[in-house]
Amino acid sequence: MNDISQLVRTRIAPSPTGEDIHIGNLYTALINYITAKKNGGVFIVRIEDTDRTRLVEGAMEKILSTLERFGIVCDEGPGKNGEYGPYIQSERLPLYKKYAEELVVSEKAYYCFCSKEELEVLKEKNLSRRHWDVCEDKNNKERVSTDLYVIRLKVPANTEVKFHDMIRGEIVINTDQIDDQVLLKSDGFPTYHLAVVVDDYLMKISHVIRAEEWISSTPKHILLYNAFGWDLPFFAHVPILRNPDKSKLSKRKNPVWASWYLEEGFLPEAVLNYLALMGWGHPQGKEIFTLEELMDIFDLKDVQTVGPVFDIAKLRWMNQQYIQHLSKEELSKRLLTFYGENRDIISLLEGEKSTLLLDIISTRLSTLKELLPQVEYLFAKPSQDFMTKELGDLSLKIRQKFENISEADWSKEALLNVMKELMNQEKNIKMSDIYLLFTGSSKGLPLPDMLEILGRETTLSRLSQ
RNA sequence: GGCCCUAUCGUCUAACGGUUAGGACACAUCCUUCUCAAGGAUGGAAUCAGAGUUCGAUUCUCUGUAGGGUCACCA
Repeated sequence: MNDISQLVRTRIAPSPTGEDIHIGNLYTALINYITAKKNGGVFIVRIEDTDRTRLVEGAMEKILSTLERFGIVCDEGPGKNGEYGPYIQSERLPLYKKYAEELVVSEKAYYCFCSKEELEVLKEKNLSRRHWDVCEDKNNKERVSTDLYVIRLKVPANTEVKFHDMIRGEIVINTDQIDDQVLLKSDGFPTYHLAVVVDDYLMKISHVIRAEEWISSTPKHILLYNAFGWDLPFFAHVPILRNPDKSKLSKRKNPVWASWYLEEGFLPEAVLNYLALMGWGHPQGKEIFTLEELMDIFDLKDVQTVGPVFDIAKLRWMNQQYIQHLSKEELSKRLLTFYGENRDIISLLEGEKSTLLLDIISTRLSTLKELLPQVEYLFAKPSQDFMTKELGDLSLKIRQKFENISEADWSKEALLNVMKELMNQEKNIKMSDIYLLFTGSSKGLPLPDMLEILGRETTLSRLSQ
């Protein structure tokens, strides 16, 4: 049952109803992507924009570009010219209508003219009865051309729908849990249930890999596959990412938009690596590995069934590890891209002291964004509101020492020696005070290195005469 | 509430039915050290509860409990 002999075709189906792609969706995308790629298959992105009321302008473009930024590039999708397009559901409307009507003809579905109010009344009066049994005026063909209607699936009563989940095994749900599902809405758009089944079938999706929240909907889809007489794809429901309080990951409690992580200075490969560790563990216990390695050893059946808590602290650690192991050239490139418009940072990274700078920051950044606050004092003298009398004296003493270092000898070694000398001479001078004097903080990047970068002239100009 | 899914350190996770229950993050201590990092060493920290099967249960079964998901003309 789990053997993959046919061509593997997987997809993700995001809805453009938010700012961007949800990090949980990115997680599902990753699993779909590697499952397709490791089997020489095809990965598809399909935009599910059938809810016209929640549609967000520009969201589709944002989702697509964010996916690309993470390197989750689809083989077929909007703008890709796949063989089974269009890949945007709102451009496939006639298809859904045709298939829904086909089901009406074969008596697997029916026209329903009930208004929202009528529906509520019916529900109260007939608690446990199917809509088919209580629907008034169903299938009245004359009203089809004049009145608003929906097409509903005729769900059989008290029937067990069984399916095999590649991660969870057998799952059985009784149809008494499901009322007659709307397939085609009164605005002519399909519901998710119809659209997903029709498209997955037409696009030859072999593996439906989606989040756990869809388990209870799967029987609806299976009923549809059966009604059409289509073969079932493989199903796999991956766990839902959770907030620290264990609820479904939500924007109230966590940053959820995938691009947020990029804008915060997380590396795409670090985020993907971290995501891979949600619900799955490397056989050798490795924490850090490439996407290629992941593809090699990943297997859907090893995915866990518990909903993991998304722990940004561990992501930060992982990102730090990735930054640390980047080559200096690559780190520089990433920073340049990240700080795009910031001239101070650009001149620093392209200046003659760039190697020195990269050396000292590479183990000290959890995110790219952390660079700026650490080097800001190079560009402008920090405000000295904190300056006390003691620091004023210190400033004078340091100046006297630094003046003895010539322009040619101005190096971190020389600077450090002088600072040590001063601390030996005057026991009440602490290193933290020297940091405070220059940086405005009692800690920071190695000061001798930073002062070498700052240069003799500027350094002296910042000290009391 | 019905139904479905799930249950190992605070968190992410390992452990053919037999391990002193392992690793990682975080935390603490120490080493290194110009501060802060990085790196190294050490430490505390878990099998939800109760029955059953078994020589033996984290692992299999049942019950309970807890958490999550889902019950829309939203996906």
